[in-house]
Amino acid sequence: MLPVMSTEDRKRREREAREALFIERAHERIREDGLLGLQMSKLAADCEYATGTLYQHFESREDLLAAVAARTTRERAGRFRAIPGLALGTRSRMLAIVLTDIDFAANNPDYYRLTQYLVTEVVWANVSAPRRADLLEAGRPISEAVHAVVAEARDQGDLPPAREISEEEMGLGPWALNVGMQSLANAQGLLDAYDIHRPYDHLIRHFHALMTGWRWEPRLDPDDPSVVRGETERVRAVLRSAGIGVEPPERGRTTAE
Amino acid sequence: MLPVMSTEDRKRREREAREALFIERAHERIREDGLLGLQMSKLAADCEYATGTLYQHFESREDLLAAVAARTTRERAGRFRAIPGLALGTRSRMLAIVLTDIDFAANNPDYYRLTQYLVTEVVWANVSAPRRADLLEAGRPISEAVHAVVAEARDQGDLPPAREISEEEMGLGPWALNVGMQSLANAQGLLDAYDIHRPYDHLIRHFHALMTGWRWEPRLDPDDPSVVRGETERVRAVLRSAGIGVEPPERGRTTAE
DNA sequence: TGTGGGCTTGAATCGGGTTCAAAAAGCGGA
DNA sequence: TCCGCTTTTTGAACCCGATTCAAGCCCACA
Repeated sequence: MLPVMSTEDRKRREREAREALFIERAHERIREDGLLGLQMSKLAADCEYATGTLYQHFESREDLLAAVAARTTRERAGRFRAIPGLALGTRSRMLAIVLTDIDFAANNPDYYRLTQYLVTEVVWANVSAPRRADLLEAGRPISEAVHAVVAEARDQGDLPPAREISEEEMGLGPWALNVGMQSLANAQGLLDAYDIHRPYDHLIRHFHALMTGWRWEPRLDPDDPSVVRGETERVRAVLRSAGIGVEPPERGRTTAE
Repeated sequence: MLPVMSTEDRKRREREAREALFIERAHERIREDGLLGLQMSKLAADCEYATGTLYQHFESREDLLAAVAARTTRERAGRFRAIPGLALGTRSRMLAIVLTDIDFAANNPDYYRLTQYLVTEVVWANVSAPRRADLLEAGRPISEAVHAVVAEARDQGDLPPAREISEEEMGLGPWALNVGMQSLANAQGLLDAYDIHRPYDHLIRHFHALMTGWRWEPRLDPDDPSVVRGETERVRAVLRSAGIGVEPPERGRTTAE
């Protein structure tokens, strides 16, 4: 309606579209050829722009990587939004959060590697401040889901009232357990060296031990395989029917377009 | 005694000494200027050798980094050797393992960053096979200590007999928890964004929850701050008197010389 | 249709890891 | 001690890819 502004407006839209294109293509490249396969000039050429144009959007290669990670983090975080509302006990919903993350990581190995690489001090240092903030922001829905579930568990008496520990700090346990297990599982040859297999099964069992240790009801024996397996299946079924779950080992597509 | 061999022998010794020199200086460089501060040609010049000579020892920069990590890992792993023999209950000895690791990481932040960077797929791919094996091997005493403590706990009835979980798999829980918390604690600005502070205190509490969840006696309420603090202090005191401990928050020196 | 400022371009620059031909050093035998 | 031969060392040159920036282009506005 305002012709004066519209041109400037269109420019911004075009600029955003171009940025999205760069991010999308960069992600493809990484998926196909790995992190090393991503080269700034090649990427620019792929998108039919000059190298310099790419640098209009991203201060550095690392900055671009952070943008890719933020995009995928937003997608990942979205999956957690519906979890607090699921028809499950609070403890099972907490498990649902863990399972959702496991499944996402399993289906997006490149995303996992990317974030691991990004938070490396050397790399992180080259990410611009707005990009960092953006990436942190993108993960917020996850912590909100955790917060909601923990708070409700306390309200309902499933979890003893806090003495000194906030909701976030409570969620920190499973979070660290998850992150750590991902790290170990992905370090080539590490767990093999100790003859440990199926790390995610162990993650689930240790998760139950952790929750039981905090007296989150209904307590469940982490060393009773059939109970653990049954609970996992039950929660996975609910996730699937809510459209959050993942078809078992079929590689879920990610292309947003 | 065999003059024929002695020359060859001396050569090997000299070569090893030179390698040690490279590793030592590389570590200094990293400590002082960070990972980026380590440049192959500068390092060689520092040691008064040509760049090419450095490449006689290390296939690549990454290979050198792995060697540095292996050296420090050996030092770190050494600290765990005496833990199974401490005059403490099995559960407290398990805590001793966790505390020892926390303290080591706190005193060697560069070591933590280095390993985090190393296991990154991109980097790990450029580490030679023998070097990888060496690094894995260097950590073995740690898993041996864990194995010993878990096995004894089962023998003594502190921990219920295993149904389906090996000693290593039991240790995997605290291990992953540790690794994960280190990651989170070191990701610049991450925990701050969620208003979480003193991550290592939380690590200790979640560790207790985890152990209690596995019914490792004596069970201990992770949300009773004074009990947790007391236990931590008690175990730290034993560690200190065994010469393993670390003077509280005074930055312990690491320079081996 | 003219023009000025902002955008795009891509060749040049830069930085560091890695290589390798030449030089030096070490070796055993004469 | 000297001599060929082998092994090791040397460091300048090479390579690769991220980043820069001077030159030219384009478009809005007059």
